[in-house]
Amino acid sequence: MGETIYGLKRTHRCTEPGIADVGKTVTVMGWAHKRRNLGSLIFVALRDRTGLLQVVFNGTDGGELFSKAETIRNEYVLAVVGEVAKRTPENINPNMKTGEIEIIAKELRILSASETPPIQIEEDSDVNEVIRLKHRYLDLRRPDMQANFMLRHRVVKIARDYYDTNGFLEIETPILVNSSPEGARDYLVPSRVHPGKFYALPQSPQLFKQLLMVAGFDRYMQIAKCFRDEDLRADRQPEFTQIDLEMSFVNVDDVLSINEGFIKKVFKEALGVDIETPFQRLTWQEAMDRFGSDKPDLRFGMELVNVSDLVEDCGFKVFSDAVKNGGSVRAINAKGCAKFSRKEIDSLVDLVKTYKAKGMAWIAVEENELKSSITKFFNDAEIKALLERTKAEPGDLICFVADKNKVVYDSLGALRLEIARRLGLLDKSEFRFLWVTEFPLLEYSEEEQRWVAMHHPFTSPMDEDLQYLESDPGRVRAKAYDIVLNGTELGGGSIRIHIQELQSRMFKLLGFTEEEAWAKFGYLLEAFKYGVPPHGGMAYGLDRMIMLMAGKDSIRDVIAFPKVQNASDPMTNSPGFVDQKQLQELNISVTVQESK
RNA sequence: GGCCCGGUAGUUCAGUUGGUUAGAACGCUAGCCUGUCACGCUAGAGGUCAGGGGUUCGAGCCCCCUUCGGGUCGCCA
Repeated sequence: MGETIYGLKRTHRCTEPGIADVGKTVTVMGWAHKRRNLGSLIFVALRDRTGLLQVVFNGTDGGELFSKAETIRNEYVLAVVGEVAKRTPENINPNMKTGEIEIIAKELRILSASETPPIQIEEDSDVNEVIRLKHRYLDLRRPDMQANFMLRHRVVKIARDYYDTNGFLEIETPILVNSSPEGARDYLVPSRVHPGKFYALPQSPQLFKQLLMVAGFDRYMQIAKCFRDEDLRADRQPEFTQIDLEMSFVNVDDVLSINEGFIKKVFKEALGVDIETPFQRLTWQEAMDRFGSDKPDLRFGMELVNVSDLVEDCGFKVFSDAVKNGGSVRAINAKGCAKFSRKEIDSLVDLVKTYKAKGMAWIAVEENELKSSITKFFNDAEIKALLERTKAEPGDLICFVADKNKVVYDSLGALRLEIARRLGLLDKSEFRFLWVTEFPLLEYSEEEQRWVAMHHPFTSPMDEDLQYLESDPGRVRAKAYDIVLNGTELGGGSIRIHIQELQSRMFKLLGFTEEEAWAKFGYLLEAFKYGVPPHGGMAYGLDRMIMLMAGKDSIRDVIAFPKVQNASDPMTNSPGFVDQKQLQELNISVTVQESK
């Protein structure tokens, strides 16, 4: 069922008519959001992406129009020609943008009927996400979802304008690229023309944007789709979007300051929020020491406290051994958490165990006594020192983890966040930005028994640390930086290596032979022979940025058609099996078949 | 790959130690209703309790397997 639109032209979106239009005849089109049939008076709330408009059908005005209106059901698509009328004062709806007026219908066309939708179209619905995703086109009709995508559009527009104003050119880079040996798993695309060969989808435009710098474009940006075949999370999808940029003739400060300008502008213009610049900066080491995380949430305190020196020679073997074995003992003071039940504390212990900690020691400081399982291992002076160092007051719960530094950081970092969550310290309307700088250039992979790049192999070491590159690689810091918002890594980047000899040293350090390096990145090394400007840049996770701006907990709410945890799409059922004929054309044989 | 949590009308949920015919709200259908905007009133339809197996006289509830989701660790340069 559906009538033609022939002869009608929409004159207004639903929330556009106002008190100034009273008496005018308008043509509005949209979805029947709700109908209220009072017998011989029918109200229909007409909805489009701008909002709601009340249409009135009066039974005394004649039979045909009214009986047609009686057939309207939710989500029918309607065209209404009618007169804008002022509502009487007692009938004004202050909750509606158009609450002072209504449309007295003169003509109705039912452009499209609708079955009863499986989910109701309403704000803040808490419908199961699979059902939402199966009928995503209905889910996306919900006003809060529409708002998310209008925000997303705004942010992208502001980004393009901002970088344009600052001399950046948007240039597209290929989607069909070569598989890259380091980093995330690639999505592969078989080549029909080259039997047995594969393209990969880009994890990022990294090397292409560097080549654009070699090409002399000076400043580049792109709203870039990226692909990574890794497991999903609330803030990780297999395909996602970056605001990607690169600049020539810059140092770290140049990149940071131009991006502080972007953040300031986008939060002001898209959200009306003032962000203070320059942002706080922490070196990676300081972030780890103070917050146990390279992406600390600065909306609350509860910083880590190192107590290793106090317990190095104590009688509690767990603590003293951790320090003697090169690790540390650190604590956080959970203010006001002494009242946590044993069960609540046990769940904190379980939490730190997921980060490889063997346990969590704790002291609950009460008015006149200490409750703890470990105080018996310490003498009074030691306890006093621990309480002083952690600034413990009555009502506080002091949590300790003793282990290798990585385990201590990871577990206390996570514990700090969990306690903040439980105490309700995380305010989504507060936006705390910071830069984390001076990341380690390399980390040692036990699995591969070699040094691997923490960022990527093209990241420049800090000039001060070049001397240690071969002698003490773990000590070398990188000209790398992350932008962090409320505990989420919003983006990151680095100054790149632009000197071929240094790049060769890096590859050697990473265990690539000259031949392997040339086989994988020959085009970059070749390009580096012909005049390379010093350059650097960064990329933002656009989806994460929108998620945080919209106050959502998952990037699925700001991606129109996202995948679920197993990387499939419940609506289109992708990925799917393909015809044998297609496989033959691609010279591919698969060993798994569709189960019958 | 590991761990944790979950799946009951279209939707969101309740469902007692395992015990008669599995309930509520919203939505839906029909009737009545001229100022509703969470319209109201009356009546009604709607269930493979995710699927399979087991224990039991008896299973939505207990056990096992499978499946589908969510969170997370690993992974994500």
